[in-house]
Amino acid sequence: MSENIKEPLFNLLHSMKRSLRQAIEVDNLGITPLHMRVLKIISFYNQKVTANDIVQKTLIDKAQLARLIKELIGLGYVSKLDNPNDKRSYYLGISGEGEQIVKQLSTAENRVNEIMKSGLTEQEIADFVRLAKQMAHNLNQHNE
Amino acid sequence: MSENIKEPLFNLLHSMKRSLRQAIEVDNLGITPLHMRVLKIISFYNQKVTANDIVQKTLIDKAQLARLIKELIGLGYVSKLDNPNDKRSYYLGISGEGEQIVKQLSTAENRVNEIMKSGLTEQEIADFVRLAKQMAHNLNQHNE
DNA sequence: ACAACATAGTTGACTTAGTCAACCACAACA
DNA sequence: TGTTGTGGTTGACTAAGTCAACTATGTTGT
Repeated sequence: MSENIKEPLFNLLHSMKRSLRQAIEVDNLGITPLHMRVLKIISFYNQKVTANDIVQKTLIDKAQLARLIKELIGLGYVSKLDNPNDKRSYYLGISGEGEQIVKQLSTAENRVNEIMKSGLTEQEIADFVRLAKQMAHNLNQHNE
Repeated sequence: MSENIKEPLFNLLHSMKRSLRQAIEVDNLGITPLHMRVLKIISFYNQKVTANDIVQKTLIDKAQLARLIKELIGLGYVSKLDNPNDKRSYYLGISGEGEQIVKQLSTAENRVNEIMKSGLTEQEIADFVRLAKQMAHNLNQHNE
């Protein structure tokens, strides 16, 4: 019988989310792990990423993302910039305050990352990530 | 810089949950993936598992689990049996109908499982699962 | 040029998942 | 026997995810 991958994966994600939430929450201002996830992407592709790009990357529902972005704008971490190529769309930029949050919370996230990786080799981590990507790809392929 | 494990893992779980939901939902009667997860455990340890055992295994919050079980009982898939050793507690048993659901939905889950694993070797799967368990363990250790 | 269709983003309404605190009944034990 | 601990339940809540309908703009084919 084929090994069941789901259960350990559910467990891992559960633990990871909890640790992340704790790590983030300490400092805390109205930011959830999901906000952080989006904020990091915006920070990385500063002013060169649209809401739809983020939907493609993350598979977050576009409705949900619209609200997340609205909240991040409300908090002053993110702003919209006109997209001259498409008036329906806009680029997302991060503010100085937003950058600060990302920096601050990235160190918290990295602590969690390190804890998670303890006892594993770099090669194992790399393989793990590769397999995770492959499996996600398999599932997504199959879903259209 | 250390590789970020979170993003591919979030993606994978997201895709997996969506596929699972689709697979389960086709047949469908008031069952969510989480119900299924619990139901499978009860089926496996039939009449030898308590609510608290499941909490230990899955890290599902005990409040949430109490409600899940209540729902499964309401659907007639699960029943409580007195625990002679501890009157606060009870063993969980699965009904014939419950078994049927588990069988039926297991085949759907296995389809998802196979899609996810396509292109990977058994060895890779085994390693992946081992690493996932190790990482969850690392995080949980650290959290008390 | 313009109708038909597609896409980016928004809003509403909803379900599922996860969390925390308070509580009850019973257990364990000093 | 009283204090403290544990299994389970309920209330009240937040976070995450989903689906459908809609607006405004873009794209394509004729």
